[in-house]
Amino acid sequence: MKIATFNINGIKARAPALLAWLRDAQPDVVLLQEIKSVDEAFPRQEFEDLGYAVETHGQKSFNGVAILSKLPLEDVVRGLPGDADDTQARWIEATVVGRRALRLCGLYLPNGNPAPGPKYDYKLAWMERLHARAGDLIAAEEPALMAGDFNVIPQAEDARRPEAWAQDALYLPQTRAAFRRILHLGFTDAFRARVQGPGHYSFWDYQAGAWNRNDGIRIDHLLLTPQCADLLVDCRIDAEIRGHEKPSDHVPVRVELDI
DNA sequence: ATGCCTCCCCGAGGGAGA
Repeated sequence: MKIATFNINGIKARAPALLAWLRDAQPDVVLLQEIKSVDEAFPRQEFEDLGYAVETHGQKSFNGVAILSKLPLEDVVRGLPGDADDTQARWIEATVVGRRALRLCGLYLPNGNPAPGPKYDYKLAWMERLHARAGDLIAAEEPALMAGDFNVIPQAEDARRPEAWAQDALYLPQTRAAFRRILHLGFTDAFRARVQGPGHYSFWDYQAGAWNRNDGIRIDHLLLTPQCADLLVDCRIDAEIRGHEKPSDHVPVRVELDI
């Protein structure tokens, strides 16, 4: 089963590029972030015509997550538990059943800039709630993954110019510590289980020719429970589509699981 | 670089992104 995460930066602007990538990469499941659309405005028919079931958790203008799946999606849950007052659409879960059941969690973790400040406080609080949900996934001892735009640069090797991010909410020590605290529950960073070393990125800013200079950062991740990591066959970043027409500023990251 | 683009809102130009 091929499972991808992709921050598309607006489903209305990105539908053609997303459809082209789906036809080429043939993923079974895609976890989408930043659909920037309410549920009713998501162009679901275009994806259903390609054989995908569509589940969305959108809001007006900002944020918004969705799941596309060639297999039926069961037990869909919208919203990260832990704060009834949080109205931002950043979390969706569902189960797909291959040879075994796999729980999928798609997430768009808050950016947090500027830090310090209320937006950074919200990011850290959201990561605390994520830690709680992640602990439940570990305790279940079943195949599950959390994937999406984490807005976390885990290590210096995950940025072309780490010094440029020293004061940024994506790379502050407290951010990276909160990310490691989740990993230490027992998750595997799928990409780092397969590929080591610098120079592998999933985001390049639209500004200042960042793509042409390969001035990127790796912030889109797939974290696997131990029972899911056992099934990991491959993980890759589809970087080349960043150079296509009207690209997102992020590219897909995908795993193949033996499930 | 408190911002070099691009998205969203809509029908101007501001908020947000990272």
